[in-house]
Amino acid sequence: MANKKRTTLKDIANELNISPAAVSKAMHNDSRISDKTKEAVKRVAKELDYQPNHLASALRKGKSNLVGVIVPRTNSHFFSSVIENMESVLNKAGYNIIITQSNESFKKECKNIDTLLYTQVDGIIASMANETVDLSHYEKIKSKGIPLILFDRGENDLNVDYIGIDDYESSHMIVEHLISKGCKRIAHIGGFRRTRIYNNRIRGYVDAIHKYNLPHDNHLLLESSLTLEDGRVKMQALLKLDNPPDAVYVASDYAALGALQVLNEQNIKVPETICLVGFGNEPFTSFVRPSITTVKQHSKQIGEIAAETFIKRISEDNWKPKLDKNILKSELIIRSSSNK
Amino acid sequence: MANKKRTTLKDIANELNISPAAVSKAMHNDSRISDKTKEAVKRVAKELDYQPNHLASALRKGKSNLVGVIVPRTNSHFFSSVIENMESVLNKAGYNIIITQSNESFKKECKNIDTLLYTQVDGIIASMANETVDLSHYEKIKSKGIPLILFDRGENDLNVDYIGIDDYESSHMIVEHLISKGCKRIAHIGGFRRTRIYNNRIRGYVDAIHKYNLPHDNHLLLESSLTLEDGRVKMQALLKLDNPPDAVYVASDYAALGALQVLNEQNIKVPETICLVGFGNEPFTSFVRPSITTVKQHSKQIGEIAAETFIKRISEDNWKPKLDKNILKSELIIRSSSNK
DNA sequence: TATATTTGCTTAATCGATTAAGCAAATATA
DNA sequence: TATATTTGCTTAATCGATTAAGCAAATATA
Repeated sequence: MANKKRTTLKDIANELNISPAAVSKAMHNDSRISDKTKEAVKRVAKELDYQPNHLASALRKGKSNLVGVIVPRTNSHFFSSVIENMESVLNKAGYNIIITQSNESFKKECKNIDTLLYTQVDGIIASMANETVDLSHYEKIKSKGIPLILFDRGENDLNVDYIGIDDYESSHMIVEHLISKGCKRIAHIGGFRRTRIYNNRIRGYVDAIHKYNLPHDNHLLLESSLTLEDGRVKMQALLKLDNPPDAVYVASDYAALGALQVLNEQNIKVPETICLVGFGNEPFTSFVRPSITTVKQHSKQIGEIAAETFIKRISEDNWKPKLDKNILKSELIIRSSSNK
Repeated sequence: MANKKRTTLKDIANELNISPAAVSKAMHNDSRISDKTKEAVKRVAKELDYQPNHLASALRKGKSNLVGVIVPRTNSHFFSSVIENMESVLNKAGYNIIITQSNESFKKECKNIDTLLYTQVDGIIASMANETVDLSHYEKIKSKGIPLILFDRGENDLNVDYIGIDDYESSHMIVEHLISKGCKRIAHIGGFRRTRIYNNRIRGYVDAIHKYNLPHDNHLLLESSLTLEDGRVKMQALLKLDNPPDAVYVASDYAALGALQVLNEQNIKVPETICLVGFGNEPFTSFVRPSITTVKQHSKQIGEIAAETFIKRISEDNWKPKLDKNILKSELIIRSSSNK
């Protein structure tokens, strides 16, 4: 089966003996085209199975109606849910999305940005890879003059719209919860400080520890890549301390799961001996044994607000320097792993 | 910051007092352009931060170098891994991918196909939604004359290239494994028969049961949406039977997890009282207690072969009626839930 | 030295859809 | 009835990149 020649506006125009311009206007319900012509055009368009050529109209209009999305990975419930809700809002406004994943790699992230810009997206909504420190690729998006919106993994220095939860406050909430359960030596397996959200979680943890006059022991604060595997490694390190913690707050559910595996393997009672708290409310936190206390990040709102912010920016005639920083309140989901 | 005017070939041409055609050729290293001009063009292109306009070149060349991907959902390890490996192969061949998810909805899947065709992708690689029965949207892709490749969730009727595992044989393998563990009443929580892979798994299960002269009890074979929640419901139904099974083979890991939850809640020993087997090797199967025996689907190969098949099809001058049906052998991962 | 070939470009058309400008016919208003 | 306005189209240019065709100058070959 050879490639069928696709139907163009010109084909419809020839069929009806009118100009392609009239056909274009009829398809868009221009008020200067008669109802009779509109009907005829739409009838013939259907007959010939006309599909508009997006490339041509995007090129002419200078607008692709595509929004690029970059996430560290799609196989996390949080990102998948953000995308789903974002897409729903954008679809209603006539935009389609292109999803790309960086796999937490800086190089891949740069490549994704290039691909999206090359595809002429009208804007980019992104969450940064763990590895990303150099921001020049993001500056490139800004210099193109198209909206850039960051969520969850953002960067203050970039000066763009941002949607995320209050990580500093979330850490406070967790530490207070653990104190209320009688914990006295609270450890934190955090992410790398260079990533803003992890830095905020670490700051929140440290400040809360001080606020409630708990021992501030440097051995209790570890920086991690937050993979399941590294969660195991860091938990093992904590257990080897002369004076191990009675509670561990892990900055990601995956690493918390690794920590839980180690605790289970070593027959350490959770929560009786050590309380465990994760972050992100990944589905598995509710079905492992014991179920893991964690923080819900409101992925629905984050996705929706990100989409709405994009729409707002794209509709503005002149780029306003005022930015939105949407900091949502998170929610602590208390489960067995800290409920003693 | 107003939208900066983007640099075009014409800008470079004006700068060097040559024609845009010469610039275009220089950028593509045409042999009929002198090295001196090529160097000058590339220098100026860099100076002016030239980025080719994909829309224009794609429109002119009638080729977008984009491949559309449709998956039921991205937040499953299987699909995410298939995409990752597919992308890696396609990137090397100069293609970029656009990921869309149907969320198992037929309507959303149709919309995704429209979006991808509208974006002028050069081909589509898809795995069908559970809901999909009507195939007219897929026929639409075929009628455009662009390659369509299905993986995992395919359809014989469509007559397109397909990559997946041998589901029929996998069921045999599972039943044989359970028999070797001494199981005598093996139940199957399967997917809907209308989906080919689930139909094959059911057929494999039924044939294996007959082959080994096990009791063929209609109550032991259930059709399910295979969500975690429905896995719970179906497991509860099986436990209410007068003569409950001593092994349950579930056609998806998520539903198997729901089944496991019910078994744990009712203090039924797994594997001692009832053996459990899932399908798909989702990461959580290894870290729940007990860990779940499951089937590995070789997502890496599926992704790579799908990409290579696309490249093969797109490079063919004339569309050949001969199709590739790649049926890979699956692998049984034996874990605690069936290892008595 | 005369002709053929190669080199290095330019010109002009094209991919489809859109839109500013404009024109004739139909209709409305004075 | 004479002029103004509206209606319903057409014409032609445009968005950038690409490419077939072609031409003049440079170089190779007889």
